[in-house]
Amino acid sequence: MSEQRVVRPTPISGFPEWTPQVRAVEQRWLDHIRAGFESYGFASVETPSVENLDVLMAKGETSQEVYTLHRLQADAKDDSDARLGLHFDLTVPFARYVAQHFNELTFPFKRYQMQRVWRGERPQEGRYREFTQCDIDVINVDSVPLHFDAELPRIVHQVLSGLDLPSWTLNVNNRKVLQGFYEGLGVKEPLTVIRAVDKLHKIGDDGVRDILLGEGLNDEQADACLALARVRGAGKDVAGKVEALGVTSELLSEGLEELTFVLDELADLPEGSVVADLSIARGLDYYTGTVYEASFDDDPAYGSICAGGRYEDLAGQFIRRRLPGVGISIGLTRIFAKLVAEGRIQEGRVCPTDVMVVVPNAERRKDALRTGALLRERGFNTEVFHSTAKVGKQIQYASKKGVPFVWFPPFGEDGDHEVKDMASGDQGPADPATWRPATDDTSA
RNA sequence: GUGGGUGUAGCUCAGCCGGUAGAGCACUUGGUUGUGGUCCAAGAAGUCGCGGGUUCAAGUCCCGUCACUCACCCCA
Repeated sequence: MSEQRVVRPTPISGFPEWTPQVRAVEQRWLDHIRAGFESYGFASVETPSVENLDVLMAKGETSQEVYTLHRLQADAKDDSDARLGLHFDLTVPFARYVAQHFNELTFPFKRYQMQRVWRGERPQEGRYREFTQCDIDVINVDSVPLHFDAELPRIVHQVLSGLDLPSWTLNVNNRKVLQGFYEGLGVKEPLTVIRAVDKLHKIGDDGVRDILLGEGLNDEQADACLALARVRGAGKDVAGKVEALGVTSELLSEGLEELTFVLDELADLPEGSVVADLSIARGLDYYTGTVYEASFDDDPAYGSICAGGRYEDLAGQFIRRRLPGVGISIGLTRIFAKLVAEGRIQEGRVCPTDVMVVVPNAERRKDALRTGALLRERGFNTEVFHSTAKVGKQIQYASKKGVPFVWFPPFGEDGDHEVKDMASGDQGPADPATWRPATDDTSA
């Protein structure tokens, strides 16, 4: 061995990775979410990790920190890859995808997409530079039935309810309500108000009021904006509460109608799981109607674990058709990482092996391999020990890897096969052609 | 991008007012001949993030730098 310099492995900030036993759980989650999406008829789509930069930047001065791609060996003049950036969400690539495959798709197109995305922000708890989003979107030509605005929260509710999470709430709002209300109030720059109000839960009433007054609103207007932002509830009373504030506009009534419809449709969900919260605004994004944002009840500052909304025309940059949509995204990594950090994940198996076959000695190695093949054929995840180490070593390996059964082929020419239940320590003769575990619970 | 904290074995950390490194866990081997998780014994493992400075002497002080981390910003 020469004294080769070792590259010290260090964690890369914002790029989480898990041990096999934790990853096993994450994979179960992914399977669960996928099944939930498919149960509503959404089809899977996967897009490349990269998009052309002008696609990523297409909609409104995206402030997202985009990672760009370049070859290490590229010389200064070679900019063939310079236009590629890693996607920072799945909605924008999806819009491009729909425009590009317009003729091949059936509308309304309902797709789900579960992929990693990248953002070059400064990482911190719950905020990563590489993370997995689980998106569902519906895109249609010209208009999307409001029905979907209610179906998406239902799907999310069903999916997340199956994951044993700390309690969370999906807040719903409608940008038309905000926009219409502010217009009715005579506010000149509704967007700045929306941005300010979005911070309500963080900086409080006084903080928001200061910003609003600084933006030129008068006391009455600021009070009204705050009063609107404080409206919460489920069902029809929400519209009543807003109307009681005495502001009217066409857009406002339209928004209230939509919001009420969505809440009505979801009235059968457990109380408190989907709630209207008129302070939810979703920053400056492309959303134009319904907006969603979910967070943990006991730790709202952790950030949104699920978000989305309705957009009028995201694909309009790419095709001369009007393609509105509505979508929602589950922040899988953010949710999962929190549970991992808090030790709330019940770790899965270290490896998927059900049975490990012992190699009794060099002469019997072929027999061990044959036994392993037979068990594998019969549907058991089977590995044959990789060398002819002492039997104690072999069992220890199985023990450390959490393999539930260790198989002993005969040590001599004849003799019985034996199998050992690692949990109980019981060991006895068994036939590889017919053996079954006593309790069929190898998946734990 | 702005501001604070931290950086010593694989992991978690100790190392007092400067005198050339330690613990626990993990790891390896052994406690004999075909059997794990316990126990016992022994062992291996550290450019003290990196570079420079002060000093007879620096993990320990100073400067720089990088990384990690927290907050702001923003968001899943």
